[in-house]
Amino acid sequence: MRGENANTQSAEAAAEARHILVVDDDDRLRNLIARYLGDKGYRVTGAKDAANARAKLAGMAFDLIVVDVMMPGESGLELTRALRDTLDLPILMLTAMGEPDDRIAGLEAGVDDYLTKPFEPRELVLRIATILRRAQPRAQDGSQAAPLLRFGSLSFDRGRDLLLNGDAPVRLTTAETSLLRIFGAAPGRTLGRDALCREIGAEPTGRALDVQIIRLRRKIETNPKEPRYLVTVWGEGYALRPDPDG
Amino acid sequence: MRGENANTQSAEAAAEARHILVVDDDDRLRNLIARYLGDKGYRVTGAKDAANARAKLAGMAFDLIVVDVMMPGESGLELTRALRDTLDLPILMLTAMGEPDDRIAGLEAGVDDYLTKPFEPRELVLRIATILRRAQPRAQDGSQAAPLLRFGSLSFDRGRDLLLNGDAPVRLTTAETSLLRIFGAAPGRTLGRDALCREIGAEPTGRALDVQIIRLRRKIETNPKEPRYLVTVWGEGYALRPDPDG
DNA sequence: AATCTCTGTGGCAATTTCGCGGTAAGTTTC
DNA sequence: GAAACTTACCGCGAAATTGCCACAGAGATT
Repeated sequence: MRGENANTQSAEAAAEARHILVVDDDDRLRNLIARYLGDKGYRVTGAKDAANARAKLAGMAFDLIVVDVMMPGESGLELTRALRDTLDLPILMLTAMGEPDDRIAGLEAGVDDYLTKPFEPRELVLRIATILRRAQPRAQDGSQAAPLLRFGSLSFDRGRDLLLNGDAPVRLTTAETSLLRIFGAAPGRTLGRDALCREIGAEPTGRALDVQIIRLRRKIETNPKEPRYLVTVWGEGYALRPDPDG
Repeated sequence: MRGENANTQSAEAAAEARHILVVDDDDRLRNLIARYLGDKGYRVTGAKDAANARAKLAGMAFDLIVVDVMMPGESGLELTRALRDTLDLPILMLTAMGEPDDRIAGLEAGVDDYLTKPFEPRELVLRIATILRRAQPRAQDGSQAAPLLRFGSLSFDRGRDLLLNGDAPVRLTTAETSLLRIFGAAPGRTLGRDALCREIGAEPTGRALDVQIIRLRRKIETNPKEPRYLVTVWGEGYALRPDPDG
């Protein structure tokens, strides 16, 4: 995980820097985000309203847009809808806490992810990295299987690497995300201890994997003592068995 | 464990050698792998791209395929997906370090295992041995009967080594799985004590086999005291007789 | 510098698997 | 019938595997 983390960051830092447009009317927040993303090796441009954003978009190329929903004048939501039809850029939406309507509307408008204010800067960076990684082969459209794996009241959105409780995201660490990603790639299949350890960069001899499994169980299982979804196959490894119906 | 291991090795050394197709555009690596596997008693054929691999596959029979994901032209991933639909061969994928996406995609495409470059030749041999052991009953081509053996309300899915009660899997230990696998390979046939003991890595003199048979009976027989399916052939060994109809 | 989060490690308990000894029960042979 | 085999199967303990807590160290953030 250490390796993977470093890898991701270096990948972003290397090559030509990704260009991100931050649209928010709050100067403080916008500058904070800009500086933080700048430190992480991104190239950042700010816009303080929808009109300004359109101007910037017309003038230069971006790899991703971060939009705040609450803005005077044209709201972030409207901007998002408009952009969806014309451009094909990943969009990350910032919503206020306790406004689930915004989130749902945002998802309907086609945003790639959303973040609830207040959020931690690191969280923002992680989401951006995920979106950029996932958005690369964005050319081909959908028509593939349902990307949602359900576990009782929770669900995991592979493709965005998000664990959702209803429509609120649950915090996942990088190691946990890695595990859910492989398990999600082959639902129901038993993955060997070796493969899993390799994935999180741990020694197969140690107890690192056990610990991660337990920590993951505490997040997705109703009763972690009797796992229903992330089950252990004795002597073989572990398997992720989502709810049958989906 | 060690019994199983010894078993595997002897199986590979003896019998007719397994045929492996190695698909990699890197001549050095391909030849290295070929030579190493050759030393271990495998029969190896190389292909330097996807097209070449298809030609080889059309011309002769293989037991396993090793593919590199990174290849000019048709990628290993595409080749894998295509093969999954037409052939039913175990596939081991070689991925570059720090490309978890490749591994995920590989698992989605249905590869049996993957290995991250750079790897140690020993690792490769171990994984190949594991896959071949696990995938044995799958190698033969189609037109075989239903892979399900029925015992009353239970059934055993050879090919996946799963004992099913309706559609819920019944837990099997490794020794029990080994036994069901051999019995399932030759339904109705009487297997000698020696052969069975060899399979589970036990001394033919001890009582290990008896105990395993009993434990298995408790799982598949309606009345373990009067075995109907896993019967003992006195002085000869044991035989598995599934329900006549299937 | 102080704090927080994430992670692996070491250790110990709990669980599971497995083989052996011993004994009962059944079968064949004489 | 009785001896000689062969199989059924209960407990027990050893070994392997997994569950999980407490702790320390590394990085990131403030």
